[in-house]
Amino acid sequence: MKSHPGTQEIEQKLIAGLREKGYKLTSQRLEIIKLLSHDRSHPGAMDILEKVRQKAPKISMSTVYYTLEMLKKEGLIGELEFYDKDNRYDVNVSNHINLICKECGKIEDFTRELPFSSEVIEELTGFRPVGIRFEYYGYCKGCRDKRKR
Amino acid sequence: MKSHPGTQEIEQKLIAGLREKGYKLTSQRLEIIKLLSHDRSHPGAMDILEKVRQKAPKISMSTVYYTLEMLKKEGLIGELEFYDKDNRYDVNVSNHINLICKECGKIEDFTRELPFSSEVIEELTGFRPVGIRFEYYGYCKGCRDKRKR
DNA sequence: TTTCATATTCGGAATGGTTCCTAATTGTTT
DNA sequence: AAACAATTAGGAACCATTCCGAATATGAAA
Repeated sequence: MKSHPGTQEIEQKLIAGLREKGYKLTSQRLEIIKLLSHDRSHPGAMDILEKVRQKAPKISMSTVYYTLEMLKKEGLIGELEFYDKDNRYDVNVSNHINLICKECGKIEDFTRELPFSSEVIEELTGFRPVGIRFEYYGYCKGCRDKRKR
Repeated sequence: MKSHPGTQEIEQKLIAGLREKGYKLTSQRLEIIKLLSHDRSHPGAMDILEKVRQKAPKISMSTVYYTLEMLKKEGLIGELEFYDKDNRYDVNVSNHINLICKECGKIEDFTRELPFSSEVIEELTGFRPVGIRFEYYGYCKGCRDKRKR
């Protein structure tokens, strides 16, 4: 597992954000937050359930979804939605581009200045953006290397 | 319904592309192609079914999906996939940005030069893109005007 | 500490767009 | 006209997510 900078900070940010809004910090929520802060592979709900069960064996899928929904609603995590595979969750809530491998499903962040600001879009089209979704679909280095062998 | 340029050309392109690959041009397929060429609102499968049934009353949902899958596979149409609403289809297969209204569901095309070419992405990350999905979510002019009233 | 109100959790049923399956039909070739 | 393959129709199956009702745990107040 690649280690990311600021794992600890993100964990604290999520906990603080949750308390700030008056939510209770239950053991289930704490484990989910710890996992999300630490595991930056954009896990799905089932991934999260399985990994959190190693710490909290009795947690249910309903709770995972309920908690993710809450964190999402409060803007503390982002959700990437797919119709043909399970949704994926990410503590990186900044506007960024996702690189999605069509072979292994891995999602990498590609953080760069984005081309068209909301203001520019609205000026040109009359459409007022409030959120974005920028993705490249393709093949990650790992999968391409495997194929070459 | 806004009229788009090249409706006729697109219709011919789809028909030709289909024949080229050895597919049969059945009455069902012709009606679906005519609808997609003419109706550039990014209709979903159910929209297409209902509208095409005005011309071909006995067409089934299976046929609609089968035909869309074929056109998609041959690169003649694009598909926008959503987990929480029905997928949408588009004869505009160029790389472009979609502006998606969160209120009425309307999808507008915003065709501009995109920021990062596949080559640049690969150079910077090792990830090789083969497709993109760029979307802004927000509120279209129509819906914002309605609200103001 | 005990009580209380309610937020949270849990298990399972329901949902719904899409996919899958099978049989009937159509079109094409010999 | 017969044989073959592609296409179509209808409906069942799929499955991640949402929804529901009942049980439980939490933090605040007494």
